[in-house]
Amino acid sequence: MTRILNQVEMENFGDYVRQLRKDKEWTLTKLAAMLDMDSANLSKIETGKRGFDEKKLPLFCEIFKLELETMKRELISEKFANKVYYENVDETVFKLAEQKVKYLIKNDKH
Amino acid sequence: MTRILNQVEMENFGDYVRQLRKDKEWTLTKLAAMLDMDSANLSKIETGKRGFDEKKLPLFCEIFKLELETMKRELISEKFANKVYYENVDETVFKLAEQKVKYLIKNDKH
DNA sequence: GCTAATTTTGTCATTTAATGACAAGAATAT
DNA sequence: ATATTCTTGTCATTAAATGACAAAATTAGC
Repeated sequence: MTRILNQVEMENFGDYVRQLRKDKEWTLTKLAAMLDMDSANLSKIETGKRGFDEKKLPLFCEIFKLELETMKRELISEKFANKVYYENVDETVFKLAEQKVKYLIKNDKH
Repeated sequence: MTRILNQVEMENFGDYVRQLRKDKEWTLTKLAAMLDMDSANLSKIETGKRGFDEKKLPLFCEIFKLELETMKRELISEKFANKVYYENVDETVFKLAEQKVKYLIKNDKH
């Protein structure tokens, strides 16, 4: 069963990594080696005890033939969500952030 | 001229701090002392060369009689915006993050 | 213009957070 | 029950954020 990767609908990044890995029937050790990392740490990533290092995303996407932009978005949005959730910030923070990005773009390259 | 602080409409946090400080006619040195920090570093904050340390936000809000929640939102949204802007992430990242927060809340305390 | 006060910039030390690495225990599979 | 795979705990290492200080640049008052 292949996944349609552009409409990623996932609980969290760790679960997603695990699913991709299982689909290929790879062990943690194997995937960890491909990603040049410790299998123990990859385990922590899949179980949500650590975040996935953004620097390894290009390699990760290459391995699983995923769009880097999409995955970057997934990863970053997850970090944002965790921050907002665990620090009890109002969700309007995202509307604000959107405005601020627009402001940054408008005042670009001056 | 007093500012209505609940409808904070600001370019960026640094400019806002500077405005508040100028309104009180305080020097960098004075405000920095109140915030228990170096005036040189406060200068960098006001000119956008550094971020404001979130840990100092409660004290900051007390000094200027601001709502902590509002300011926290401002500060965090700015960090999000910078990340998205400087790493060229699509702005849909905020929609995604919102969904993920909802997911986290839904699966709360289990 | 001169002087003092204020602000900015540069640099390096210190602290803090993220990640790496390894060992040992727990769970799973054969 | 043995080997394999996965998880957990811990500590080392790395990288990022912040603190601290000196000196240059700017501004304000005279």
